Amino acid sequence: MPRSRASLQVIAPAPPSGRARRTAAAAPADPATAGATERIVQSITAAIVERRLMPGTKLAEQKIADIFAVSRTLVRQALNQLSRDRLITLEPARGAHVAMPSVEEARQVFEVRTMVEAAMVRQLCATVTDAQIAQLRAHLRDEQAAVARTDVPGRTRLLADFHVLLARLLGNEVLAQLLADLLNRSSLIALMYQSSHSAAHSQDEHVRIVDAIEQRDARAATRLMEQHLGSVERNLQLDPRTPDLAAVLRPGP
Amino acid sequence: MPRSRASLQVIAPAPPSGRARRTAAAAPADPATAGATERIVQSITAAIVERRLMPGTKLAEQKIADIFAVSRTLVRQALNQLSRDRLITLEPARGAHVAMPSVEEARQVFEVRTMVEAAMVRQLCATVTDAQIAQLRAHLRDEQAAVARTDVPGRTRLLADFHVLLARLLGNEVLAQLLADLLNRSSLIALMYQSSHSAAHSQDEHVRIVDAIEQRDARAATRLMEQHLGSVERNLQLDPRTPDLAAVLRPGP
DNA sequence: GCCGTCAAAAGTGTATACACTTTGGCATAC
DNA sequence: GTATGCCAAAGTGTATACACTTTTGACGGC
Repeated sequence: MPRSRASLQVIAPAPPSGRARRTAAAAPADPATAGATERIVQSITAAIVERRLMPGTKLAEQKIADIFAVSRTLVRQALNQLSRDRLITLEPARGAHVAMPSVEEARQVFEVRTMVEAAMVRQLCATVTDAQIAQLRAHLRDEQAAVARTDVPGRTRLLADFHVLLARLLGNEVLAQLLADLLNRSSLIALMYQSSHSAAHSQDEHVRIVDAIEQRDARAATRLMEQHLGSVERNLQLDPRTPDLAAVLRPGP
Repeated sequence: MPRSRASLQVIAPAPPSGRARRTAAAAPADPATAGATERIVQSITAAIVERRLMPGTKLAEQKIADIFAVSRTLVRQALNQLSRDRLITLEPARGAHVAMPSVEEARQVFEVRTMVEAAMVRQLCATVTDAQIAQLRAHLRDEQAAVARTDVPGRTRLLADFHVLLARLLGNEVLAQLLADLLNRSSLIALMYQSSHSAAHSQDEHVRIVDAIEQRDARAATRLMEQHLGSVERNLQLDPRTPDLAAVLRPGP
């Protein structure tokens, strides 16, 4: 399968990593960032979210191990984590594949996001400070800039980060992590079902949400968030005919 | 699709994968239950939730491996999963310990639960069927029975399952999983901060919530759920003096 | 020519080996 | 008597070995 092999090479082994890695040891304390496993998780996550790895692509352990110059042990750890995030699926003796979330799962993820994020902005209206508003405005400017220069990976990340930022402004790390997971899954879903929702449109909706929050208008903010998520979901190609099509032509020779 | 372990045995242990095989091989398919890793996760989860393993207890890999008659490899996989559920903490070269959630984390978990579960019952009021009400009533009877006969592990499990059942009645597996995770963490928190909330009180509040749902009174149901969670949280010993105390006298030699 | 059967190749699942870190105790210096 | 340093024991981190399963491709029967 030349396809999957080629795709895998797209994964950047993270940092240049020229560093001679220390002999296998108890404490990784790797170079810049962190543990080796984490590096692999991040690289594959980024590759999936940035659509360099398409849904259904096989992820063979040894190939990944070669790319990152580690043993299968660490790769397996990374794949297990990714599996828990629902970004890949692990079948008993058949290996790991980039996940192909079903239409039903997509619906459920958006339903949960709507419940959580509506409650989140409602609460935020009650607690937000002017400094936090400024933070949000700064983020909106970054989004705007990324959209303007059609920086696709950048804008994708920033548009997702907006939602995590809202959670973080509540000072709730548990909420922030939960939302980060849901947003990763949402990215995969958007990619899988070819979202037709324009980034500019999303960005505009973000601005309006912040406007409502700034005025501490909880009702408006909640409604706008619900509309935003509904709008994103409706622009997915979830119609009963498409998804199976996508699934069918997956390993296409 | 095993998003993984089932919190408090609430969730069905994923795919049974009936194939019977014996020798340690590519496909685990252990005897009764399921994969070996899963069995370890379940056992440790149960031990923590049933207070047989106190917060802070060290979990040495080799000892666990001996107990389950497997290699450290599988134990490490299990510990990694438990770590992601926040039931244990993994320190770089110092091993695994039963988690000791901070007061701040406890507060955040309950805040998230309140947001999610309030939205959940609100929505449920709009979609619930009579058959589902009957399911809820049946569950309440089980709770009542467990409370009556002071079956502590049983009632703990059932009182948590109530919340997951609500999620499941919305037909949303993503929500159910998410809630199951939060409930596991809540169990550990309750244990850590010696909840004084009586099971009978919780059970009574569950009944009232179902009453409100039966009447499709979304406003009342939401309020009751918020009060229920607030009541549980307030009955934790979260006052600024206690937690450090608990932390200090932990492994007392 | 198509399909079933089988053997080799590829790949996963678990165990074990080994390097390194941490830890606790004991001896030595002050 | 206390503090410091060192060594051994215990434990974690990663790599590798090996058993088994799935897959693939080819051969022969129909």
